Amino acid sequence: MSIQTQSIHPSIQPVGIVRSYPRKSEIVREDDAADHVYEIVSGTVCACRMLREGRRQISGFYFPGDVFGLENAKKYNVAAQAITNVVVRVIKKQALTALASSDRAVADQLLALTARELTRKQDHLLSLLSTTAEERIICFLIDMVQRASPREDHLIALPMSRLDIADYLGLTIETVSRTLWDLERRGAIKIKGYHSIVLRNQFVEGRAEEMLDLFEGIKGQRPKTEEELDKWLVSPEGKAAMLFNLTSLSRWGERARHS
Amino acid sequence: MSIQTQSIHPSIQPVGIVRSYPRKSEIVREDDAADHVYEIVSGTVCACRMLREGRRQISGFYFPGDVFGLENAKKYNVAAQAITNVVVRVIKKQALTALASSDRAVADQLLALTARELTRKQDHLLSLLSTTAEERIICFLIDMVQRASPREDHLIALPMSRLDIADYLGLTIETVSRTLWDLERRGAIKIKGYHSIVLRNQFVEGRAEEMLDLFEGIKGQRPKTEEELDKWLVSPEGKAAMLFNLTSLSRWGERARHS
DNA sequence: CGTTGATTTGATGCCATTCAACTGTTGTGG
DNA sequence: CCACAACAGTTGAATGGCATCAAATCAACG
Repeated sequence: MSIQTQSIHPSIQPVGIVRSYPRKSEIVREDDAADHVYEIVSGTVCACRMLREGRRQISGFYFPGDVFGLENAKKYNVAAQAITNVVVRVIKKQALTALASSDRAVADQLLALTARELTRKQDHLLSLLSTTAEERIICFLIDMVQRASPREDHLIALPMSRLDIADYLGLTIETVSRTLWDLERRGAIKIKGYHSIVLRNQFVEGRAEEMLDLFEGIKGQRPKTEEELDKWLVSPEGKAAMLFNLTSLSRWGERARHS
Repeated sequence: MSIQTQSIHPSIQPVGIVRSYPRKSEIVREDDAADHVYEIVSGTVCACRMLREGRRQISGFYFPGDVFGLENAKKYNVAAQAITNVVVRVIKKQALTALASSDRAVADQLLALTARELTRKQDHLLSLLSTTAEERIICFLIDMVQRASPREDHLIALPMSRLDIADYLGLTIETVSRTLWDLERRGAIKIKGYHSIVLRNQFVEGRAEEMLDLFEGIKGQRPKTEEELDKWLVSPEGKAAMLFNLTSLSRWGERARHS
């Protein structure tokens, strides 16, 4: 639940060139030679693949501090689009690997970044294995909460559109819209306007020990150790509980009534 | 379409300990400390997570030469189960990183393995973004064809059960069964027995230039360069074409009639 | 203030799941 | 080698959830 802002090692920074891209522009194309990596300085980027009939698949979102283009391939097999106006630091792979072979700290950092990206992909993958739309959206929201910069107003803004979310989760915009509305109806989130959905994040503040108390006697599940709590929190039910912030347990499990 | 058998660097091998696990045994548990990586010597392993109500999610299959446990975390967030009897080389992460910091070749190898795993996860992820069961299964089969060891009998054996496939694709065994049968009916594959599904892989032999000719005039799509062909082959339609090996184009696109 | 694009809402159909019964395969012991 | 049990896979009918198509509503921008 900690905010990871593991940016690129300072000694790398001079190697890169800072560039700006306007909203909706293409940063890399699918068939570009994969000889650069990109660190997000500000804004939001998505990695995506275009299919026929206008279908699009989004394989990941990238926020400030994230790095994309680390995968091992001659050509990118995905494109990168700017969701908002973005500033990125472009770094030649060649320069990076050269630096890594002389500086051990850089090599460690590079491996750590790649491994972190691997963990992210794994999480996304597991959320896509859920058969229900609600589970996928809950996973997505929790992920966004954990990665977003903390704000004092207990709100978290999502920069991406419903279409982006749909393409990221393998759903349609209509299903995303309906599911979000249902979550709002049940008190888990609040939707404010189109372009920046917001949701409560009081539970980000809550430390593990406090949460243990709150979980007392829920549905017969009652994690007693912090370890058990961790395990519970990564499960679909646990994530749902996080999202609902334990405030409306009575209505928990209640399904949409479609009228 | 090449068979990647990028095993661990020879200089690492003395560090590891070789171990055997019987079929269906657990190699690592979800809450184990993530301080080892595992190289498959022989057999098949899956990384999975168990959910309540007996639900299971499989995040990846690992074949000889593959390495798992590379993700960056204190604890594994997935378990590893032996699909068949397996032999693995167990390597302490600590020893590996120590070796990597002194030997540049090892460091490169470690990064390459992690980046390859990242690419794999990306591919799996993209196949899960397909809404239809058939597309997911076609992606899965193509992936298996590309990773399987080449055999002279033009057949490829899949060691995993229908349940494994279902848990890997986020489907049910019934849907997997029905879709596979439908693919067989349409001439794409042949199912032989339970424990080892087999399918034709003549097209593995075909080089790109030959395939270009075969693609002439299909559905108005006619890739002219090798680059275009590559792009076509990674799309759902292209993978379907690969699977059908262009032998039954007349029946291509035909759907199951459910009776 | 009208236009454009994004989102929501509604009605319908299809496909995957579910539950259930059945069939085929594998493995074991007589 | 056969009989049997235990398991793995297939097949069928009914349900439900998501996609699809269509229309209405809302926000942003000039």
